[in-house]
Amino acid sequence: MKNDESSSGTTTLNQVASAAGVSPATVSRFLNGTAKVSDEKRRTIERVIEELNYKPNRLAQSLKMGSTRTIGVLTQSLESGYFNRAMVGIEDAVKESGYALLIMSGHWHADEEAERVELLIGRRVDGVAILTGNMSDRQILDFSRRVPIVAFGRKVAGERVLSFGLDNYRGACEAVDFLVEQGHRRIAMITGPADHEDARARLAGYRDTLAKHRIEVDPNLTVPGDFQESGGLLAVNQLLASNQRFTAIFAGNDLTAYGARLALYRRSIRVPDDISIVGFDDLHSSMYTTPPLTTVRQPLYEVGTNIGRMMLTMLGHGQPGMDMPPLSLIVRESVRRI
Amino acid sequence: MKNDESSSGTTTLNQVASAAGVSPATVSRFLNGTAKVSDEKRRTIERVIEELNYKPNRLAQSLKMGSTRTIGVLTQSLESGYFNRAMVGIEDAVKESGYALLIMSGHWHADEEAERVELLIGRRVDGVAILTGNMSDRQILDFSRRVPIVAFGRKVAGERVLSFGLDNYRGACEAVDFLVEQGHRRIAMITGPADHEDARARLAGYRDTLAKHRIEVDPNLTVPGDFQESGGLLAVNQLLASNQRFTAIFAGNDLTAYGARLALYRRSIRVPDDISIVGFDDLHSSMYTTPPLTTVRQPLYEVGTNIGRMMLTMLGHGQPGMDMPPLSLIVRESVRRI
DNA sequence: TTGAAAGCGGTACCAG
DNA sequence: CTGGTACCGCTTTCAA
Repeated sequence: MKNDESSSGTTTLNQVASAAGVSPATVSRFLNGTAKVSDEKRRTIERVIEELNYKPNRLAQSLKMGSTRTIGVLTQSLESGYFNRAMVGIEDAVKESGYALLIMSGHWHADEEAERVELLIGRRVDGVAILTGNMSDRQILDFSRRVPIVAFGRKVAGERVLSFGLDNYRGACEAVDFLVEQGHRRIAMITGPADHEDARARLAGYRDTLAKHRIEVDPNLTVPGDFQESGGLLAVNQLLASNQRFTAIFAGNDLTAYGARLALYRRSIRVPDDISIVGFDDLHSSMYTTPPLTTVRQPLYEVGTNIGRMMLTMLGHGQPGMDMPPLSLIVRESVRRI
Repeated sequence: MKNDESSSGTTTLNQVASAAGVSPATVSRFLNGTAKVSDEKRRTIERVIEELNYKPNRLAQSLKMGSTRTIGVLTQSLESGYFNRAMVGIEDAVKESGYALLIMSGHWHADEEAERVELLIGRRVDGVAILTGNMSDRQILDFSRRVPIVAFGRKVAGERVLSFGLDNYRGACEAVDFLVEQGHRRIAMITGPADHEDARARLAGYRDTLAKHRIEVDPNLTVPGDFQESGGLLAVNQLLASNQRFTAIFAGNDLTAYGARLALYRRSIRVPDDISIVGFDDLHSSMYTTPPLTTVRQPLYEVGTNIGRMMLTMLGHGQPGMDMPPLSLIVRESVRRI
């Protein structure tokens, strides 16, 4: 017996068809507007669909059409204010077109990242968006032969890979320029991980800008951080312990700045009265720290929408072209003129 | 011609089968260990799979087996430190079993939430996890007839709905108890949205605890917030403008506390020297505010792992039973004894 | 305009 | 142990 009539929970298109006395093809055509359907049949079909509360099975559709209308996102952590802002952007950009996001985290570990991308491909996502991470460009290029990719925070070129980054170097220059303009000359920098592209660019911007202003780059004033609060805290402790003289800190990112700020607080060193701080990223919470943090804003939401748009373009929707606001210094209250 | 031999990008099981000179059934059996396969065939199959770099199509599998091994998550925002912590927990709990998460955001809007759950079901997730939100229990109950649900932060009961919440009332009591122990009697409270269950429980805890200590509940000391930083800021301004006398603030949640703290900073009111603050949630960043925030810790990660486990149980894996640490007060440095 | 039928890529039942 | 085959739910020729 054809089990079309069984009361098996979900209704299928075939059930609708037989209940309406038409062929499945007709129902499909009605649903997708693929071809004209006589008013009469259209009406009965509509009614039956209503009665049976029929909802198409996207799985079957995907299998047949070869597209899941899903884009995979490889992020580094599900709870990073940094990446999540971009994800919101991606989602906003693609949901109109009926795409959903399948998100997986790589936790900054190349192997895990590759594994996750593999899972994403296994689930037949139509494309994958990669938010930085540690995989090699080679690996990404390889993956791109299996699925279209847009990668943020790196530069890989290929037939089916699009990528772009932000000018971290310039952002750092602006930050340090500002500090110098405010009269600071002994400026410490807490770096990010040495193997992190953005971290290196920011460090370079710091050095070059000091040089530009003919300020000696004192190696003792550059201390390593890890882009986490704890690293910022430790770095400042180290700076203080080694008895360096400085009036400002350029933190590799906002989290680092938070940690640094706490370290100063612990020693009753006031910000910005005694020491000024500038961060990098402009996380939402930087608006509410005490004092509100002066920082370099990364337009992460727009990064997301651009990733989304580029992806849609590769997938054959929408037209190319991206529009990214530049990095910009957001002046709040953590820097004092001296 | 059967297009099994075509060079169409991805390899199928049928291609593997014919290349190995066996039936698709055998390849399938080998892949899933469904039945014994002779060593000889097993070896050729292995080799062919390797050569052709075959990866099973999860879509086809899902269609056939009626399970996508995907669990849908309805969160409120992709960039909420609160919900994301729980999502990490869910992911950790289910990924071992091969489940992935399909995440959608409802933005605290009942209609949007329902729409998202509808999308989730359309994509045939095996179950959906609902993180609070504004839908009615009735709606959730209705959905649960179509898909197993576990809901956090509400109490719905049903054949295929599991739900649980945390004891916000007790948490609030602990917080206020602590404040009173530290000598505070004029304690202001910044509430959350009035229609928010947790917000109401926290308010009740505040009132009852004051009463318990025979402290008058001054209505002027209760000001509305919105669980956002801006609400906390405004609330404190209002409190200050109306010239109330108070020595401590119990903030509806950590974000509110951040805003409150900034408002005080703006007026050079010191924390905790002049005014003490306690928050609720214990977001990660509360460890690094200045001063570090004393707050009621919600074990959100564990909430996530429990959601994950409950879901797996409903789906027929793992055994029931949850284990949730209670809410607990984390004493840091934002409260002063007076 | 409409229906019959062939798959999309797997899984599992039925024989052998 | 192995092969043949029906079928999961939907889309799309091909003919009528």
